[in-house]
Amino acid sequence: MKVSIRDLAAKCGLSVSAVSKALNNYPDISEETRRHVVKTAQEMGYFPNASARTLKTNRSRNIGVLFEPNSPSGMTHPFFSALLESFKAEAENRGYDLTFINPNIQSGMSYLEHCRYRNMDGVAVICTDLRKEEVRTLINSEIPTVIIDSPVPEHASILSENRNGMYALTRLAISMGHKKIAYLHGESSYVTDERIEGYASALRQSDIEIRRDYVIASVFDNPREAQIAFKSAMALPDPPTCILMSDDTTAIAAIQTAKDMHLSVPGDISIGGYDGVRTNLIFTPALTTVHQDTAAMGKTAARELIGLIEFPLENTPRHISVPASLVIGESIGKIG
Amino acid sequence: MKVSIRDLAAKCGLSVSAVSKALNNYPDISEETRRHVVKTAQEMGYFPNASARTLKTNRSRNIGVLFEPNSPSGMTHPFFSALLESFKAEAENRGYDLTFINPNIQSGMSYLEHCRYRNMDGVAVICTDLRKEEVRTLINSEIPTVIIDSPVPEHASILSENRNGMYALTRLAISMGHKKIAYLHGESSYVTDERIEGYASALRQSDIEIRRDYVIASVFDNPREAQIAFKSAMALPDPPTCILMSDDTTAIAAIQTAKDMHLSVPGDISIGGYDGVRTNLIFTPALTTVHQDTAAMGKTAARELIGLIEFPLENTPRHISVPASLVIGESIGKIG
DNA sequence: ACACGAATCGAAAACGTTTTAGATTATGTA
DNA sequence: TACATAATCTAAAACGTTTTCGATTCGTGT
Repeated sequence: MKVSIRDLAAKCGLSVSAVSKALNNYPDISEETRRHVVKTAQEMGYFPNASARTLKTNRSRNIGVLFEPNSPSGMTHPFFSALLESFKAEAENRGYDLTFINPNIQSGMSYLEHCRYRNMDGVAVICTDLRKEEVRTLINSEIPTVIIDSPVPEHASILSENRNGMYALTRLAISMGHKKIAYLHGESSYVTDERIEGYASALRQSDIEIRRDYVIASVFDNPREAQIAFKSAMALPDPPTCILMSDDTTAIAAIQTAKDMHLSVPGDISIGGYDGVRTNLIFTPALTTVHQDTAAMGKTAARELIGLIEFPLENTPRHISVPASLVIGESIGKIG
Repeated sequence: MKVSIRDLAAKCGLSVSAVSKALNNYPDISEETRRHVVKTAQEMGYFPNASARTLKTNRSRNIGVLFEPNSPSGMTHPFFSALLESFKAEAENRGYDLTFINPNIQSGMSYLEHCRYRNMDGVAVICTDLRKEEVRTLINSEIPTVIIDSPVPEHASILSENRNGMYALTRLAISMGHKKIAYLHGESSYVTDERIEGYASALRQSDIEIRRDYVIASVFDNPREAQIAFKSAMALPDPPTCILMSDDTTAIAAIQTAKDMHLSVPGDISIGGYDGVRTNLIFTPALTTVHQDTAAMGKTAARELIGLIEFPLENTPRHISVPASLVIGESIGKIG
């Protein structure tokens, strides 16, 4: 049933080593026999055994992905699942497989142990709490790593330009005449900090006061919480005319809530989102948001990691920023 | 750095085979030495090498997942990513890892070859076109398989009760007084057929005519297409009073579109969805839909597959149906 | 005729396990 | 005491590769 390199060698009338070399393009095999070997390999349906190869070479062509969304939406989170998808596509194009590496309860292996157990060539940290000790020891191990959406010194990181993205969105609001712009940002994190900075710098640039009551701690990806925060923002003594939400999910929730309150969007209140992944979910008004280029992020993440794996000497871990782009819909409108 | 079983054996003053047996609970090792071995293994941070073990035993404790959503939303599709997540959780609890098995362009391996290459113990087909020849040869191979959301004779299949689910939803509409109920169903498939049957049988039961112009071919998960279909349904000479959409994504689109047309939901038109995965996305009106129990589906799928892997003789492939449940929101209202 | 380098191939060890068969020691039994 | 039996361990082969090193052949120039 399963044809090994021995069978193939026998069929070809060659030694096992010659066949191996032929398949791996060693220079000391004649073109003629190489072609013959490749052809009969095809005919016999031969494929090398990954385990045997890994055992011998210490290379598995396997990438571990640490994907542990802290949000309750887990893998269904549009942004992270989109990231995973593009990462996967590029890795597969380059001949690598992806396997999840997660806390294996019953075996009691740590992340790092799990990676060593499976001889992972590298790991991608896509959505995980980097403060966890277990994650840090993995990152600081001998295994090449790429971290997505969070910068870690001395490590390869792929970042979305959150500062610029948020800056652009805020500037758009300002250009529409808004001066009272609130930001209902997500949980404290590097990403959140960057976005707040972008928001603040846009305001500063236009000499608009940055009001403490307009920068409101809210959450990512939680419509119910967003609804509460939105209402409380609208209940301020001096309510904003434009509210930028933490992401598209909460922005959609905010729009719905506004309609509940018989407020027109953007007539009475302008609303902005962030992510732009499944932005087609909403029509009226079309959501004005910032598109994070998950396709580019996942792809370059895979490239960086594979570069680190295959040419560790030429490549050195670096940080790469991927531009975000403004998506101009109708949910932020002119004022006055 | 990496400690092998040899190192461990040396440390314990035992032979390699004794240590192996001790760790694998062979009966011909004394309790005393077993404890000693386990303890020093712990101390030395020993973990077996998966490749070596797989090479010897032909068991990889690795499950391949075929996840190839035909919809453009791909991995971000809420229903399928939710399925994947619960499947993954259960598999990991049972000590199995998940690796994606997809068309590896550059290596030119088929699905089956890919599985053999990596010595997959089994594979889960989560969201794939089962008509493809490549998929069928994989399913019909010697590798244990579980198929989710599609029944395949002689194979383990995990199904959501689409007939009952759609039946319950339609009955709900009828109980609210609706007689003109349209179904804008998704692309032709087993799932779609089942749902149409559920829809039809509910109507039949109440002696309501099944009108051809009310059963409209539409699509899954595509708001734009849904919008078009919804409008054409409303433009019928005798428009329905209740429209059941193919899923929640399209239902949300329909609600938005209705509002665009200055129709109140459910005042002027009732709208129903299907899936109930990220149903919290919409507030006004709360979506009436059918919840597919992705948690249960993924979990039992993993259990079935692992049962087939570990006890092939005791277990035989079977079909398991997971109940769906009605989620009563406000988008389907009383009529008259 | 000889030597010699280049070209092409093969033998064998090694990777880290598991497992069969056999060896050794201890334990009871007649 | 001697012998079967049980308990515990070891030696070695095997899984399917890769890779080092050495062997063989072949043409070529002297």
